[in-house]
Amino acid sequence: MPRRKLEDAKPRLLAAGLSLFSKLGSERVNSNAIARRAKVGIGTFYAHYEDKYALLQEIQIRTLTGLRDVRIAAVRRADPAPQSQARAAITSAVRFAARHPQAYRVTLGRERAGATKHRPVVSESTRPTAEVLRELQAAGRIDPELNVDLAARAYAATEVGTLLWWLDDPDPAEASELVDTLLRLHPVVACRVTRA
Amino acid sequence: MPRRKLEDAKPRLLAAGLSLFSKLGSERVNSNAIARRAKVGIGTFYAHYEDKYALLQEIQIRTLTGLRDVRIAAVRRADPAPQSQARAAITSAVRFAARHPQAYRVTLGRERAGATKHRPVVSESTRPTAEVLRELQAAGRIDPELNVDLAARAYAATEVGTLLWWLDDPDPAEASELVDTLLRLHPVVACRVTRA
Amino acid sequence: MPRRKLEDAKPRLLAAGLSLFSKLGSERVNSNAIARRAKVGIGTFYAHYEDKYALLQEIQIRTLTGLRDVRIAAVRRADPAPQSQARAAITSAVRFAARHPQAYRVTLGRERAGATKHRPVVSESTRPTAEVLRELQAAGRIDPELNVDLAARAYAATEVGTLLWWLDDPDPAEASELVDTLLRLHPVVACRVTRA
Amino acid sequence: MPRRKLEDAKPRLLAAGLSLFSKLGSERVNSNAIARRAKVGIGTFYAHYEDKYALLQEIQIRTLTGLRDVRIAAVRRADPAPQSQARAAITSAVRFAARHPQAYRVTLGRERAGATKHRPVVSESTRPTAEVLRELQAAGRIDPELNVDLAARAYAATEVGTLLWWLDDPDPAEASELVDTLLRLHPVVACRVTRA
DNA sequence: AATGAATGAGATTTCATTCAT
DNA sequence: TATGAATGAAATCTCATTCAT
Repeated sequence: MPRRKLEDAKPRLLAAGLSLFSKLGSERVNSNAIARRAKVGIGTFYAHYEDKYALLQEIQIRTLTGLRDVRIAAVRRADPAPQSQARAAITSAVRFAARHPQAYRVTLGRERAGATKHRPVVSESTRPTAEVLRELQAAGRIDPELNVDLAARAYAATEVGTLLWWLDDPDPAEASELVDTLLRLHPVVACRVTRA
Repeated sequence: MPRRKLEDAKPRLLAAGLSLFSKLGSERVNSNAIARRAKVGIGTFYAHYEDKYALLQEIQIRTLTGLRDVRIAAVRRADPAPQSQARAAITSAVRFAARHPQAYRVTLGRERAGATKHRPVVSESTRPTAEVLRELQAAGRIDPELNVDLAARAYAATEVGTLLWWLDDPDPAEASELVDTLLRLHPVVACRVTRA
Repeated sequence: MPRRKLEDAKPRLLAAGLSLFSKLGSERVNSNAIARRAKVGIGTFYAHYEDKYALLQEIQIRTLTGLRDVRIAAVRRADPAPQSQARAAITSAVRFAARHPQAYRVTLGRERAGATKHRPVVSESTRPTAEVLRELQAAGRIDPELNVDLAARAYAATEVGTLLWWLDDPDPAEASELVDTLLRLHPVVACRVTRA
Repeated sequence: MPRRKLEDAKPRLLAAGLSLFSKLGSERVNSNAIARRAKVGIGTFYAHYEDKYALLQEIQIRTLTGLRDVRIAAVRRADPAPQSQARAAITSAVRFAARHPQAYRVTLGRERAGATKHRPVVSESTRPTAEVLRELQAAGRIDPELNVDLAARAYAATEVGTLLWWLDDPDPAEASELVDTLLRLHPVVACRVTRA
């Protein structure tokens, strides 16, 4: 007996996939399980997504877009001083992770795997951070010896790795403390030139 | 047709597993492929390991042990000043990753390791770093407001994330530059108190 | 290449399993063979039964149910005299075995049924026979020294063992003769009190 | 390192096989397990037996021989009256089963299976019983209508089936009661002619 | 468009058997 | 003669995918 509810198959699949991917990892989840949890026929799954990696990809793209949007908005609202900008960006990331832990885990956690057909989606752009550092370096505000590309890249690892760990920590620190710590380890702060 | 060569099945399996896991990830590798590459019968694989995750686990345990050993040795040899200690630890990690890129990737990369049966092995102990920070903090050498546990944990993410990225970078930075950058972002350096 | 015929996978599997189990015994049969004989994909087998022992179990449950039903019906139709009741029960069992030799063999023969996962299904209830004997004993119609539970149990062995042997006998006796013999050995007849 | 003890490999294998076959059934036991439990190399197993069914066969032959021997001896010792003879035979069987429960189970239980290579060993000869019945029938001591072959065969099922059940009964009856019950159901007793 | 029974390629795992030592 | 690591055929079971309804 086909055709039951023609409504909201896609959102249901997205939610089911998010939940299962975050709990089990993409390789331990199968398309039947996603469809079952979405209360949708398997056929319907394949009508909407080529395979489970296509669904994963959509989750990741949506998440990265959302993450980028909130960061841009936060930075725009913030004081233009470099430290304030950094704090705003960090705060927005921490808040996003706290609000969407599953999406954050699925997108930035161990799901690069994605396999053969679909290439990984994550390429956490460290360009903007590097640019800011370069400008500050030119202005003599941070150590001229610093390799800004490397530092930007390293900071990205700090933020993502720390947030992923934080989301799974059974006894998690306060968000504000997390922001403080990340800010101290951000190159803008950690590598600033201190005058005598 | 049994017993063909009396050689060393276990090292061969370990090498084959390392190579395949690092190339494809644990879920994309199967026991047949490991046995085939090790030039060993599939039965031999199961005579040595309960399943592919047991092999992965052995690789990870060996790698973590090796990594810890070289770090301990390096730190022991180094000047006792905190920055020298940190530099020695970082140098040893960078060198280890450079020498054993596959093992480093397989052990510290995105291998959640076998889901149900075997629990993940990685628990990069951040305890030692936290202790050092605590002592320096007591001595007034680093910022009294710093949450040392959080900072130690965050630095671990920095180092691991950066090295994993470095190993896959098509145009990798010099190892020495990597050490410099990581040192600057290490809490011992980044959060030190600067006197007027 | 999925869904070829919309027919009746389950009955086909049941028939194939019955035939193969009865011919080879559960351990000499494998799921592929059952599926092949049922002209069904192996996946279809596992969509319907957890494993071959689950199929065996279903055959056994159906058979025992059928056997009990015909016995109850026969006894109900028969004269209420104990010997008539016994004869009716025996006749129904002999007729059932003759009509469904494979099912009888598979269910009551040496099928310990699947070792670990599924427990054997046979528990040929000897309760009813024991009850009848107890009543007759109370009425002084059968030997007061008889252990009725033991006798009921022993008779069950007689009937099942004899029928299993009969089904495989290359030169089988007449059914009527079988009924006569079993009746003579039934405790209701064999252990009745004979007055002087 | 080969060659450890050249002693008693065969008895050890026999004991190990008996124990495992009786616990698990021949199909759930494998040659490696037998060798392991016998504390003997697998190679040694194959030096003594072609496969596990050959070992099973030897156990069964030894058991049947032993069973026949004790029955013959008991019958020879007993009073020549038919009932005494029957009682002696039954008593010897009950005692044998009680003393060698594993051997009895393995030989007379659900192990006909034996499979392809080796044919089943059990063919519980009902000839002697039939002969005795025939003589008694000729002497007018038992019902002239009785089909003695069928009755002998049915009694064999009674005895074996009851003893197998008894060995596994969590709350087993007394041996003497078992003998009494079996005797009452033995054709010699159950089908004897009762004079007015 | 939605469904889910059916499919079979392929992964996992077992175990009887051999043979170099 | 005894050993047991090594072997691979064969069994079990999973799951992405199709397509008749």
